[in-house]
This record gives sequence, C-alpha cells and structure tokens, in this order.
Amino acid sequence: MPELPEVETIARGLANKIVGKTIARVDVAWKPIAVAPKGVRFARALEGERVVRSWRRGKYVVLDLASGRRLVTSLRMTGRLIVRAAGDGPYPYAHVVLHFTDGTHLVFSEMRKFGRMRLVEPGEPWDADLGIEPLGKPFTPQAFNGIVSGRTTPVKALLLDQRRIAGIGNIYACEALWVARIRPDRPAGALTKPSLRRLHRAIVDVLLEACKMGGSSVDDYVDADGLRGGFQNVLSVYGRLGRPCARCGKSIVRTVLGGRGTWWCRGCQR
DNA sequence: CCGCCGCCCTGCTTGC
DNA sequence: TGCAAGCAGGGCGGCG
Repeated sequence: MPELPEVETIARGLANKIVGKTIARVDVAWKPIAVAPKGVRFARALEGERVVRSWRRGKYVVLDLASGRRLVTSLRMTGRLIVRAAGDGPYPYAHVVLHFTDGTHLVFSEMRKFGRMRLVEPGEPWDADLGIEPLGKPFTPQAFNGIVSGRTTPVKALLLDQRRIAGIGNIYACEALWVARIRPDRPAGALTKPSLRRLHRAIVDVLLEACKMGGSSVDDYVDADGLRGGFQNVLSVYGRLGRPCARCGKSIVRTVLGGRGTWWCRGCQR
C-alpha cells in the first residue's frame, strides 16, 4: 500500500514525466473516485489545465496546475498513478484517465475503488487536517514529544494517525517500532524519553531509506513507470510472521491492533 | 477533544 | 470439486 516513500517516489516520477503537459480530456469511469467537483464538472474543470508541479503531502500526490488549482489524489490501498504512452493499450482498473495533448495519458488505477481525487481551488485549505511531515525540518525530537505526550492510545495507532503525523502507514509503523525496539501496544504517552528519541530517529531513518530504495512493493505497489520498489527486500518485521528476528532470533509474531495487522518481535521490542 | 467502530470494495483464503 | 463466507485495509463519518 502506498505510504510516504511510495507516494514520494510516484510524485517524483510524475515530476519527470508529466510536468509541462496540458490536459486535453478526462475520462471518469468510476464516478465516486472524483469527489470534488462532482460528476462531469470534475472532468470539464481539468480540461485545458497544464501541470506545473508534482509533489507529495502525507500520502497524497499533489499536482499543481497552471491556474493555481490542485489535483490531489489519495491512492489508499492498491491505487496507482501510471503514465502511459500514446499507443499503449487499456490498463486494468483504469477508473480515471487524464489524456494529455501529446497523446500520453495518466491513469488512476485501483482494484479496490477506495482512492479519491479532488480538485482544489486556489487558497482552499485542503490539508488542514494533516499532521506534521516526518521528513520535514519542523519534525524535531521535541515536536515528536509534544505529539506523543499525554496520549493513552497505543503508540502504533498514534503513528498511523494522519492528523498527528502525515504519511506513515502500516508497513513503516511496524518497521520503525522494530528499529526503536518498542512494543506496538505501548501507550504512547508512557514512553520514556530515550524510547521517544529512538523512535523519532527510527521513523526518519526508515522513511529516508525506503525513499532511497523506491518504496516497498509488498502487494502491488509500482511507481509512475510501473516499476517495483526495493524496500520489501529489507523489511525486518512487516509480513514476516514466523521468521526469525534479525536482532534476537525469536519468531516474528502477528497481532491485531486497532483493527490492523501488526508484526513485531516479542523478544526485543519492549 | 478523544477514541472506537463500521463502511467502502474486491481478490484471495478458508471451510464445509 | 465447488461455492459461499470471511478477511484485509486507509480514511472518513458517526457515535458515545
């Protein structure tokens, strides 16, 4: 599932491939994907727009348009944004297709149909509910302490809360907690100062390393070129039920926390 | 404000 | 063997 590193990789890929292109026509095959503006107005509003920048905020891919508007895409579980050449055949689950004037097109594809695309007007506060960027300068150990302090929720649930920190999903929450040697079900506010230090560090390190490797292709994530990432090959706990912990040798377990599968090591995460 | 639950979807796994 | 039921999961709205 696309989390911060995967979305970052996609946004960078799109920066290379579609910035400067003009949208000629938009097809919306599955209406609920386009949440704003609704119906045919979504497609109409995009026609004639030029893409001037591609970037990421949390798990959202943001395409800045020449008019000052923004196309914001949430990929959710299995969503893909794929750039296709003029002669390419149909792509599976192509719910929204942006046709550019040069014949290439950008396909939003998703098996589950959970993804969303929103056209945001200039100045419209679309990301007010999103938390701090974990790879941004303001995400200091002190800032992290402030986010965590007083919270009774399990630390993993807090890492997944996009209103607190934006971009961490199930894979990197599990991985960061393993690196920091912290049990996922620990109440966040009860963590010691040294634990919080390690966790802050682990979050940044894991996300940076995953970005470097082009993300994790555990299910069906691929980048804007349709290529797989590399971080799935170096995961320590995620999806590794029964495999030995690389640090202490005990078997990795899977529990359910907040309704989400959670992989961790009972031997060295405390 | 905070935390919890159910829903949206569909491919895959499980069980009879 | 075949088919139905169950499960997974990010974000969001509803509820207490």
